[in-house]
Amino acid sequence: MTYENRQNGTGGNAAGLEAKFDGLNVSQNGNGAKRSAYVPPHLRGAAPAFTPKQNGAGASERGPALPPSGGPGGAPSYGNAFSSRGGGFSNGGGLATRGGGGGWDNNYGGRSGGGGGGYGGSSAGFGSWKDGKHVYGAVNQRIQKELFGEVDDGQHQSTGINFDKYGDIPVDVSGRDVPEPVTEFTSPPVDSHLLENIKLARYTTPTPVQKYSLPIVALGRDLMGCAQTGSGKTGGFLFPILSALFTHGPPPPPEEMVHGGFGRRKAFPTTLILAPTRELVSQIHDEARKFTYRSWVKPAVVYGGADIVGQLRQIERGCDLLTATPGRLVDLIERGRISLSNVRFLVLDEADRMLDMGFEPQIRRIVEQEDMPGVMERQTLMFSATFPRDIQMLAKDFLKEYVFLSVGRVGSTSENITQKIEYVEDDDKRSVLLDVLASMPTGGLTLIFVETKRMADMLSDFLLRSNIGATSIHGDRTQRERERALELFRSGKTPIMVATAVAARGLDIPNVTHVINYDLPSDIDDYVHRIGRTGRAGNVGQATAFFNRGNRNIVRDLLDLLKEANQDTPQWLEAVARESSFGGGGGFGRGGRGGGRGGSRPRGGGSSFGGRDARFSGGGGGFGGGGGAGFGGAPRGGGGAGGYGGGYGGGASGGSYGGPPPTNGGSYGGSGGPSWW
DNA sequence: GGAGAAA
Repeated sequence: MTYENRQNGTGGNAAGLEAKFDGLNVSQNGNGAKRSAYVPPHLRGAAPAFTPKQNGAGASERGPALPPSGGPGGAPSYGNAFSSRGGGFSNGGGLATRGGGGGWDNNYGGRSGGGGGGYGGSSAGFGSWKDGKHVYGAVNQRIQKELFGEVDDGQHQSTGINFDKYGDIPVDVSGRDVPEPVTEFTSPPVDSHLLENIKLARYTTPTPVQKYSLPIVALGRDLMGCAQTGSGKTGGFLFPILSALFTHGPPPPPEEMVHGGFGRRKAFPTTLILAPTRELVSQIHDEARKFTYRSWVKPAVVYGGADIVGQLRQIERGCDLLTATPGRLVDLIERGRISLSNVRFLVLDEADRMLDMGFEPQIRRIVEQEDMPGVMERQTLMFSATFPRDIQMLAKDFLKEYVFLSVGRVGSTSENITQKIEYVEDDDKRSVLLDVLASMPTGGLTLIFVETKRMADMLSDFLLRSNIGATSIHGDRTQRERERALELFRSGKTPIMVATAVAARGLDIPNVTHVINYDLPSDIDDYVHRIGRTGRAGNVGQATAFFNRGNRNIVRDLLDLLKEANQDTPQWLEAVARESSFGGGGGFGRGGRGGGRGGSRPRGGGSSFGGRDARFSGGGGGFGGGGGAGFGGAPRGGGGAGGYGGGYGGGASGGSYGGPPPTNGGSYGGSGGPSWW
């Protein structure tokens, strides 16, 4: 099967974004007042559905429909006690032909998609799982256009991933019985309906991370992946997960879901994706919407700073694949509106940040203290562009024996991004910034990173006073302001954005040609993430950093990084490094956690991509002083090879995975595939 | 000490 000869990243729905970020919508409550209400991005674009009339329909929808999406309404027997469920309305334009006749089928998990669907009663292109089969929803041109943009509008070519270069990308994979990568999107192993959505999104060839993750996840394995934004990382976890869900249907419902009683409106997602910022969560959800189109899997998203009532309504309509920030998720769990007991796939995006000091307790709570199935009963996937080894050690708590995958972006960072370090005293930064901005060719977007929210405000004010169109994004701005800023920037209306670390990770903004580290971060990994906002595949990027003595803590790591990436290293920087190494060793990473990391940790031996598998990459000085103490005595297997206990017992059900066994699949665990279908 | 994430 050949697709269009082009690969498109997330640019595909630019038009949709445009509309979405208008921000203000007429009140969606339909209860009279035309006051404008905040509408989070994922709920926008559906505005036309919100005429009062349809809102009424929506209400009646909930009447007979019972809790959507596998809600607790299930009868003890899965007969078709609720065959009326789901079929209740049909204003979805041509959707009347299906969506009806919901009800549970003999197979656990049978469910109708009809009751959920989109806003205001439109079935919004969802399908259902019925009688053990995947019933696709009808084509919905409006939704399709919103999700995938106009076909062949010629707008999105340049922002896509340059798949001609895939062959050049270094890939490092380790672990026991790693399956062979796939080479193209074909069914099998990719579910045929997913294939259609992939085609609609104009993805032609799997990126390296996708080539590997597809068979790895299909085999039931856990995965730790190092991959940059722009490497197809989101597809790297969405594709194999959705492929499995589409093919096998919903997993057997947990006890509470079946017998939980009627009045409760609790969602039981099968897939949970966690990410550290609201914007990133929103971005992932946008992708999830594309690839779940017309399927039984209903994506939902929750994050703070936005109206929780709307989010509650949304998850009531269906919540199979949930993307969330930790805080809001915990809130919803506490309110009894979300249960994790049905989770089969857990994804931590930007995993090193999620397991960093600030987030780790929340993650641990969500994964270990709530009702999520244990590590052996779920599949856990972690991704990040950087994966320091102390975090890898910590991550093992959440993974069963995993495959480690490290992939560069298309065209390695070193080729694409020109990094320049300038010595600038704090007092001179503003004027130097103006010089730098003036010297850059126009047309691209410039992202300026600062360390504090206050500085972000001050600097963007300064730029505006200097008649330079700039906006800013940081955590003290309202969610609406943040989204507005991002859209102004993304669309090029404001080609300069001043940002704190909130924008450092994961955001996929095409056409960022220049990243300026006005303030350098104290952690080299943050630097890597920041400059990763530019130089997307095929495009060159420029990264400029202002360095002064206040940044001595990062100098050693910075020099190592520059050398690895074949960048010029200024003499004065070497001098600063020598000078500060006198003082008793380079900076330290995060302290606190046992051992921390050594001052200059090895960065993957000459290659500039990702990281190395801490299970195999031997000592190398990375584990700071404490040696064994670093692991707190937990039997997690030390730096040496093969430390893990080996006892992975997945896949007891054997043949449940319909696809062909990957080449060496049989050797793994005695069978392929997860055991829970 | 800062940033992020729930009010």
